[in-house]
Amino acid sequence: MKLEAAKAQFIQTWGSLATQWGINKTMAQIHALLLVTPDPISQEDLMEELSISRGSANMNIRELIDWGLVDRVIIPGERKEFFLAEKDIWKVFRQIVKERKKRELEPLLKVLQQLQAVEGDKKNREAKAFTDTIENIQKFVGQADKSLDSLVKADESWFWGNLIKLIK
Amino acid sequence: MKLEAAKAQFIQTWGSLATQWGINKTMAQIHALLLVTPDPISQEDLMEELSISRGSANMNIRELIDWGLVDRVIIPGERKEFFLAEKDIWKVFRQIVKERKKRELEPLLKVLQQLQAVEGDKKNREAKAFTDTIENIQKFVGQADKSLDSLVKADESWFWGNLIKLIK
DNA sequence: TAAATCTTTCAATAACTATTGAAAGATTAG
DNA sequence: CTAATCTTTCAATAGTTATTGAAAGATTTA
Repeated sequence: MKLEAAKAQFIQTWGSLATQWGINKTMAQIHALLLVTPDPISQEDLMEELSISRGSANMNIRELIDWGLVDRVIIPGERKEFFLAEKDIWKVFRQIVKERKKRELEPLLKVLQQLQAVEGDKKNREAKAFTDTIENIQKFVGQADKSLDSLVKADESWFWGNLIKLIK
Repeated sequence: MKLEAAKAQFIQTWGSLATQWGINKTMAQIHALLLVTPDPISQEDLMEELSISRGSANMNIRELIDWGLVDRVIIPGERKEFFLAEKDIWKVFRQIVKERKKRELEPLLKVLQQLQAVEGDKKNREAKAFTDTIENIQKFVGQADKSLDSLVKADESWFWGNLIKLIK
């Protein structure tokens, strides 16, 4: 397989994967291209290589920077900005976990806490089922939140090493 | 907070959470309602409670059954079908992990393997960066795949217990 | 300061995804 | 067998999300 074809397939695979996870396809494709390119790329070049518009490129690059997955890079002598992705997948993963945790898990925990305050007629079958399920979910999410917190701080080889021991 | 209001908020929260994860909102809302309801519910009642059409209800219930999160239940003496959700969140989580692993991780692994076969001019900076990143991702995904395999088989209290030890 | 170059915005539009509901298909009861 | 009840399908439609590109805004250079 030729390099260009392989790149194209990777970009397309990464994009459709992202779609299934509620992530903008173009954003993922820009990320994919940056992941497999050693040097910083300009917005102009990203637009060209992925056949996307100026607006879309700008917006999605910004989003990637927001997520902490891509950095702006200044190249001496160049007027325009260049972009470079973090290549270490463990770091990428940690960063995504960190962001999703902050954006989703923590707000969810707050809602679940509020929902515990439902007027509890303990004899009511309906009310009991509700509070039971919410409590169950709350414990689960709380536990996951704590665990992911540690994961975010963890070193890769250490993490996998121990995880393998744990689950074997 | 009244039970009905709490239910409504849970259903709405679950639905918008799902949207962020590339999951159909209505499907998640049906799931949410079934999660907090102790007894099986008919399609008619789901339609009523969530204000959704016959077609949508039918399709999304089927999808939930496909995912292994909801069961069809026959109630003696009743003509129509009823539906019941698995309430144990650990089981729900395991089932989702199992399905997504099968649907997404495994196909991704296959693609990554193919991409390793890129024509490798080792002196070419571009080619080197590509194969390095792909290899990196492949190792990561392979490791995750194995780990999730074990998670799917794991018992909840055992899993959390050990995980806590691991990450402390 | 003015011109050139680059970045950002945003309203219009396109692309995609989900929902509806009527009709056809099944199944059960009598 | 026929009617009644329940389930599934699917083309039309609505709703949502993403993209475009021209124009405005910034920044740098000379």
